[in-house]
Amino acid sequence: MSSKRGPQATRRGRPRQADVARAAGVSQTTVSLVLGGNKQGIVIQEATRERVLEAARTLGYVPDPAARSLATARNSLLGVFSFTATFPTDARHSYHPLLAGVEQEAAAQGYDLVLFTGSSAHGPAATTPEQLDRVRLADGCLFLGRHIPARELRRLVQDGYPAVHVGRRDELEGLAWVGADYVSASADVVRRLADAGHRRVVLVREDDDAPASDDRERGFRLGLERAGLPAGPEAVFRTADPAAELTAERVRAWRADGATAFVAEETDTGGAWRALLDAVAAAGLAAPRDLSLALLGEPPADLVGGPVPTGFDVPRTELGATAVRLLVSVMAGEPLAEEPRGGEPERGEPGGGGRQPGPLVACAFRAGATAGPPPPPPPGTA
Amino acid sequence: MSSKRGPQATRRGRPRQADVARAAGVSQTTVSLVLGGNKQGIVIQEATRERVLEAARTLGYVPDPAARSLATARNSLLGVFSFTATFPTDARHSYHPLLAGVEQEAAAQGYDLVLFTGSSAHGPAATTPEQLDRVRLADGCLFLGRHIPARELRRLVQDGYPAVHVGRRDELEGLAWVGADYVSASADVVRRLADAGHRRVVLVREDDDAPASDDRERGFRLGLERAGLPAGPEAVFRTADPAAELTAERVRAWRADGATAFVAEETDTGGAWRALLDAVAAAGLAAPRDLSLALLGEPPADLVGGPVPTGFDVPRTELGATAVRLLVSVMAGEPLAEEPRGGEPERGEPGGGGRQPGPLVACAFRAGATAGPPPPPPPGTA
DNA sequence: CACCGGAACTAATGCGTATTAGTAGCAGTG
DNA sequence: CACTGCTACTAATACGCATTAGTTCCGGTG
Repeated sequence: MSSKRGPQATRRGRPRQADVARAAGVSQTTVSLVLGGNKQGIVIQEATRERVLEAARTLGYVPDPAARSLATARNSLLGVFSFTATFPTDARHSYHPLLAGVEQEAAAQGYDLVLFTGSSAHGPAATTPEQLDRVRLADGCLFLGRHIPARELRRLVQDGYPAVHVGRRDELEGLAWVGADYVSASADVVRRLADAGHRRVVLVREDDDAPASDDRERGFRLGLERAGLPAGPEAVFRTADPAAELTAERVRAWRADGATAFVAEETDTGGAWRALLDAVAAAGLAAPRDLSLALLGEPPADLVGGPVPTGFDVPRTELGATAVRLLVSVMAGEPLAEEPRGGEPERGEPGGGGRQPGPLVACAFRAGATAGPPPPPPPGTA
Repeated sequence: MSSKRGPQATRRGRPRQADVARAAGVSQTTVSLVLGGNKQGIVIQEATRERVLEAARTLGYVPDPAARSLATARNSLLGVFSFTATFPTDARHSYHPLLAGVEQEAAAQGYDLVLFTGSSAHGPAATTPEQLDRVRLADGCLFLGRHIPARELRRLVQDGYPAVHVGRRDELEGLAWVGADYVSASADVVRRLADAGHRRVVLVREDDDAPASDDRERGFRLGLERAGLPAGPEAVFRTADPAAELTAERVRAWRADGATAFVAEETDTGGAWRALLDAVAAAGLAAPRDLSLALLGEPPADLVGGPVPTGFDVPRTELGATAVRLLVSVMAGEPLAEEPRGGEPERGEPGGGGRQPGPLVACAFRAGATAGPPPPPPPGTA
């Protein structure tokens, strides 16, 4: 039966170009030329071409992606490496919208996605160099997460490996990134509060030095300054444990002090916002009647049912798509070039407006239902 | 500086075994032996081994999956192929937990994930053979989706490619699958209703022939039979448009007829359950006071805020993990063997109990708050 | 009519790894 | 001391495809 099968029983029955060639009475090269792109523009007679196509169809030939990628030195794979699990089980925060954008754009550009699961295996914060290196399997890779293993990542980048971080990341020289424009969006929220008549606004943030948090505070302060509102240190309440330290008394004290609007940053857990809501409720107050509340981002999943917080939406899907586009361009251009980086970090002078069209994606204001004009001064106040 | 770089500028900086070999002063073969499995049991001196490992670490070597796959036909990648988009934004609540399970288990087994989208650039429902064939890049693949391109998938399976479908899928001979045990879970819900005293139970289902729907009805009927309750055709209300056809009158008629408990199947939209709730409310009735309601699955996302429906939870996360385990075992065993299939489809004789431990994952009963004992017969009844 | 040039292919080679045949080097045998 | 049997490696090759050098076969030139 199987007379001249290869030396091994490796042949699963999947035909290869050599088989097609034999059937069509041509060489393997010709088959490759006909079935492959033939970008070299080599001329093939129509009759021969037909014979090859016919043979391929008959045998059910399908190219081996591994062999193809070996030969072309690219495999049409984009990596996604998350420093936490990509699909967190608690679903508190989710990369889902982001991935939707990544996936869509990747597909549009002709890439498939590889999810590197290394970080989810041994719990968080256990990214070994080996795991990160596995990433090189893909033509390029996206990185996600609040905190990154800078040392390992640096090597990758220095080797010229195309990497793009999702979220601002200036500390790593040479790493390209895309980010949401939290600065402008936060400043915008403050502006609207000021426009509504609020004269004193307080920001509640967690004690975490993630760039995303810092950007929000910067935008917050920027908004205050622009509106001519007090932006001293007391304008920001920073605490490691909002649930415990953000009490009803605290809220009352702020109000007595003239504050009528409160802003919380968004974090993985939504802790600041949650604590703010609780404290306000505990103080027997309600928004937007007695005071205004705003959230610099989106509420955690479990609070979605409640009233829509005033604040802004993070365009996660668009962010994902943008990240892919940047990555693709990094892969195309000189990976080590200095130009196509993350763009100017807009340090000292944020400029708020549409200064840098580059990797900063705008966040849309969300009117919501927790903010309005400040209440008339309570009776007991001067 | 870069003196003896390869003949081409192809070398992007990704080191290969030859580079490691040079650095360690050994042959490429030795590197392969040390870094690869070395299943041949060839002896390598500890010192040499160390040198190779050290060199590999220093250079940041990582095996090329394409080359490896070409040489061995495996590369530690598991595919996940969705016949819709891999990350449908709206279906997020059903896919996310599943993917979480897949990710976790894949990581535990040492596999990374490749996400393949069937619908990519060419619009939905356009799964071309080429797209499906790309899957061969991974060692094995999980398939998701209500409807599958049977013809293309069959070829893959017949070629001996390790594939596992998530969700029951008997129609494709030879295709392994894992599914939730809707039959047992549904029967269990009915049993509990019967135990609570209900003598007449009605199932509301949509007009869709998905296996998941059929299984629920089978379980429902099985539960009725076991409890000795009437299981005639009138026990099931099947309609293409529950919202329109499931009216308050209908509910009243059923009650007048002695029915005290109503069960709805879970679907993508939750249409049946929603319609049931609406009709009951429109009839001026309330559960569990006037009647009992149960949902064979989980409520749609927008109803999560309301009262918890009595019913069962689909262990999606576990389902994902189980699917991965099955896939890994399929990959390990003879892919063409007849044994490690999806297990007996438990056709004709469902057996409800713990008959087949194989690929059927149990659903946990959820007490909820919409069911209880039947009310005392209303005054106007005989 | 020796030679050029283009058309239409084919032979040969490389991609990076795994694996299968070796092959030096050396301690023991008989 | 020629030979066996290890040990510890290395050379060579296969995998399936893309690509780069040919090669063959003409129909024209000068």
